[in-house]
Amino acid sequence: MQDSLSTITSAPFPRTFYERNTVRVAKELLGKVLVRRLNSTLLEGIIVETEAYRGRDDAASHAYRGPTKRNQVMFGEPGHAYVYFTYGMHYCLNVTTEPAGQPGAVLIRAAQPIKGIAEMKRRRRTDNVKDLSNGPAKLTQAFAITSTLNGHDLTLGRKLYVTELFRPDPFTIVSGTRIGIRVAVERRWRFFVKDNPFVSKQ
DNA sequence: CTAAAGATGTCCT
DNA sequence: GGACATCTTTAGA
Repeated sequence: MQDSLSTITSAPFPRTFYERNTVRVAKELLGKVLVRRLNSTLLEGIIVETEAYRGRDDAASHAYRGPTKRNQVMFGEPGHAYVYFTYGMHYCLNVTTEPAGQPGAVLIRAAQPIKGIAEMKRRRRTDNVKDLSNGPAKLTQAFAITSTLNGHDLTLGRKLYVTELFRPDPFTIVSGTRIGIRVAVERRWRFFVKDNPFVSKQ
């Protein structure tokens, strides 16, 4: 049923969308469509929860102590996917922000599935739509995102990109503290759509 | 080289 | 609310 809510074919956001303050991009990504193109399937979801991670000024960020092999894409050109592996089993998806040379990324924490739901259910091994992508590692599992997409250019409209929602409903943005970090816990750089049931934690 | 933590999810109590 | 899976990265000796 939710598959009938389709988006029009729309262009991926240009690099200028990402080449801005990370916190601002984190807010503006809410309500936008995350698109994953597989060989025979199209997966789409409305982004409903994000977190901003910056650089030297953000002790919770992977980029805080400077570039490493893992985080190098955070220092590169904006508008690329930063996918990292954690806890020995999970992947998390970020989009890079800020001008090249200046680190920044937005963690995509949750999405509301709108297309390819059957495929997502298979990948997540559940029939509960609310459990498909309400968390960063659940989302990457549902959307078939692994480290092979690390560094992928999101402005090309190919395997992975973000685009406009055709007819968005109005929503309110709520900010809160970021989840799962132990430093810089006071910053309210987590953003989510108020009352949306696909957010990981209200 | 060694060790601990990790932008998490799942299952159990 | 807590244990645990599982392994890469990073920090520190």
